[in-house]
Amino acid sequence: MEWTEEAIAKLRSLWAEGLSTAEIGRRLNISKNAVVGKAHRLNLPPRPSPIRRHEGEAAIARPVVPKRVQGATLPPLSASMSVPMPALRAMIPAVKFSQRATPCCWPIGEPGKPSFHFCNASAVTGKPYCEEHAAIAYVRVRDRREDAA
DNA sequence: CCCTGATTCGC
DNA sequence: GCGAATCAGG
Repeated sequence: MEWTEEAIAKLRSLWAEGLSTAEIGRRLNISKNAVVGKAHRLNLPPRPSPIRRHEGEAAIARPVVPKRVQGATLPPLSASMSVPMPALRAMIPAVKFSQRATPCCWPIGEPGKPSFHFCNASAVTGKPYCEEHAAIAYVRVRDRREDAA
């Protein structure tokens, strides 16, 4: 890419208009890397980017407390699931539970996804799930020693 | 997996 | 100086 004054002027203009680097690249028929690279070299005002490299350094005193159960692996939520997941309950720091009306911790959605959440309906006392989910949580998987294929 | 911007590094 | 590769967050 030959960075003529004109090309640089366009870059500056488009950059100032708030176009994304990729978009500027498209308009100038160059790659977004070329755009961001040049912009960087021109000391153009950086655009909002949450990215920060060098996470290993500086030993930032970040507790990094998991929001909820980030990264927790869950067994398939099939009807054959016979083991409850009380561990999940323990992973919810914000929710304190005395004895009553424990929110059902039946997982809904995929862990890690923003949409992931818990059922949170009133759980059966002594159980981590509400009536509805306890019913399917404690289904005994049929003994398949004999009749399994 | 798509988007984003930033930095690195061989050229 | 350039920008693809790579990184990193949304």
